[in-house]
Amino acid sequence: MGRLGSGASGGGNGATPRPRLEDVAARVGLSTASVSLVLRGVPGPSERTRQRVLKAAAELGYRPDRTASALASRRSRLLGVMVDIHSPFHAELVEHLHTAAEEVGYDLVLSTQTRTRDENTAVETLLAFRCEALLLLGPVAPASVLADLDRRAPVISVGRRISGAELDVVRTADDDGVGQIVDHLVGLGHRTIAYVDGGKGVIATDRRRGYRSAMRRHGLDEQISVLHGGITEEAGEKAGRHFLDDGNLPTAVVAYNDQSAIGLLTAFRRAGIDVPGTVSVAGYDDDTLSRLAAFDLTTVSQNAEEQARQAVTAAVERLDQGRTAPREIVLAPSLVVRGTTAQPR
Amino acid sequence: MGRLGSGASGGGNGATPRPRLEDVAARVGLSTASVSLVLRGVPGPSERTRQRVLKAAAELGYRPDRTASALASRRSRLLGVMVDIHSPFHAELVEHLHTAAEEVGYDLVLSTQTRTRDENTAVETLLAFRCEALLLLGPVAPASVLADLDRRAPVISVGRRISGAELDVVRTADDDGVGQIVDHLVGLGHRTIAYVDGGKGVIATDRRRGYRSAMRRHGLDEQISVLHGGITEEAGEKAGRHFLDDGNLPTAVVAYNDQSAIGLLTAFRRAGIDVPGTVSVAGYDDDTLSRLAAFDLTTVSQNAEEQARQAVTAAVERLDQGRTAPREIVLAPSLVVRGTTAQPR
DNA sequence: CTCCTCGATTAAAGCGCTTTAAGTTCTGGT
DNA sequence: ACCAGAACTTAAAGCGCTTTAATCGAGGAG
Repeated sequence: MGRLGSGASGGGNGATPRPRLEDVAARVGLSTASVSLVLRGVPGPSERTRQRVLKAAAELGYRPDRTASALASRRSRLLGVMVDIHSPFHAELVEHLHTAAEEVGYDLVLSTQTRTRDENTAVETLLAFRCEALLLLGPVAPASVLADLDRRAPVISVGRRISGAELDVVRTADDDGVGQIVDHLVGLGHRTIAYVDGGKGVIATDRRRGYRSAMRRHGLDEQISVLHGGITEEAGEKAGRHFLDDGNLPTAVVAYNDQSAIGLLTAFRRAGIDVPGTVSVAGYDDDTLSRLAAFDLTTVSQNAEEQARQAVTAAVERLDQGRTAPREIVLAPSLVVRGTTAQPR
Repeated sequence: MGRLGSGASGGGNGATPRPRLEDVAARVGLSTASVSLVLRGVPGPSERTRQRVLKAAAELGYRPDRTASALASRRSRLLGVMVDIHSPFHAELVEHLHTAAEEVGYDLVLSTQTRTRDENTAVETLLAFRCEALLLLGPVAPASVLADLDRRAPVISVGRRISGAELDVVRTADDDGVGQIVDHLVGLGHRTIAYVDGGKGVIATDRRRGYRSAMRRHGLDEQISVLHGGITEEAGEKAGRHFLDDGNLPTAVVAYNDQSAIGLLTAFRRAGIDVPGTVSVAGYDDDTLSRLAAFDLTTVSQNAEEQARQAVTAAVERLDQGRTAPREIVLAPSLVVRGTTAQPR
């Protein structure tokens, strides 16, 4: 019956315990079962009952307790999202994931992966919350680990290709994206187009391949030039200095990502080289950085909104529609032309 | 007794239901009570029991169900954090909040506030998860709303001063921070130091005040000059153009935040004005942006780590140590001198 | 009138855990 | 041998909700 006074709950002062289903049931003289039905919008209760319950709930300021209902229904209606909280692109994805999830009646639990918190803990946290599916943004764990995980809960890898995918993948076609940049540059009249690499990850491999095949497609096999680089601004800067030391600057440079491209820009500007007058520069990701007026970088957008939407859809298909076969959804990235690319010379 | 086959849980294929406390209890021939005791590290069980339980739990891959234990113990041990997922500074705070919370046995639930998701929904989400306290990073809601909220669960406002604070506040002294910048510039020999304002928020007011009083402190009352500005790069750029049109450039400009400062830099560089040769520029926040080699901006750091630690401590004091009187913790920000400030001329 | 049907409502059995009061068993002292 | 008390262990009652099977009336048909 009655409940104890306070407890750890409540704020500054004499906290009133939060109202329970039972309290609103008592207020309208119905059973908790009926109230539950009404509050969840399940058909059954009469219109009159419905109105009275809604009124009472509002008056009491009743808020359902997610933990209790998750326990009882064996459904948490929670999607776990692992994000790198420092990534602007992930931030954008999360924003769209929120709205997409809401539309299908799910809520998000975010678990961040940082320098001090690895993917594994992040994922275990999500599972402890009983998330029904895991949306991993740019996971780095080996495919086999992800496959194991998928046995515990459906896993959707967002933004990273998984080779012999045993699980769902939503990503953009990185090779195509770089191809679009090359096309754009060739269209402007460039022929000596160099590429600053991004290392040995799956994504880096795809982008490099995209560069190579696009060059070949344009009959520029001879001009293919891949420089060692990395994913950071420093890496780009270093690559930029390398070009300068070498003396023979290409007319255009494509970088693995925006950060690297910005490093390039910095190096070039510092050396008094005009961009895009003397050399055109392009990045990848359409990072918030690239939009800054100081950079105004030509880049490729990964279309966060569509990826988010597809990821949620994939999760729902597995959760509510019984899909079991893995699916790979590859979206087309889109070129964003800004001020760092122009006709050569 | 036995449980049903699958359900919505489980990944790709024939999902095994996750083991429960009862399963590990059965495996070692003990009661769930004992197992619970062991797993939570509560003193009581014998060493032998302890070992056997731990072994069995490991073998079964048992993971406690947070929702169930929260329900039973009436304690979720969850701190709700409202963040603006697009803010690099919040990202840093979250990173440190994670480690600080972990040390005291709490876990974090993040709820993001975005263009499409307001503070209110973010907070309601946190409450629905039964978070025991709310850490609001830079809340914008009026003080009265926050005070009401504090009645539902202890609220800690991080980074924003609340006037007649009825609730806990952890922040840095913004006026002092700007004061440090002015001191630094005056120390370099500057006298005409202008300030580009950040609008009408509480923080903007504090920083502007910090500028004014620091100038007075140095006997530079006559030189005080506050330009209309804003919190974005564009606002800074606009302010920069304003200086240029006016013709009489100060030898140093202090901006409300890094974004605005970067706008200034862009405007100046575009006009061929050397920074810091002709004019020194300083920002505020020690944003990731300011660290880019392309900007290398002198700024003020808000010391995310210490703020995070204090915020968690404040929450724990209210939750576990019964503190009820509000507390305001004001930390000193620290100057970060980089390459955009130098001696005048 | 009685028997059914059908819509509205509810009693009751959990969900997976915590917690407290109540046992047990096992000392060691006398 | 007996008993107090320490040291463990556990039965059982929930936590706040969902869900299923059952109950209860009110008509309508026969």
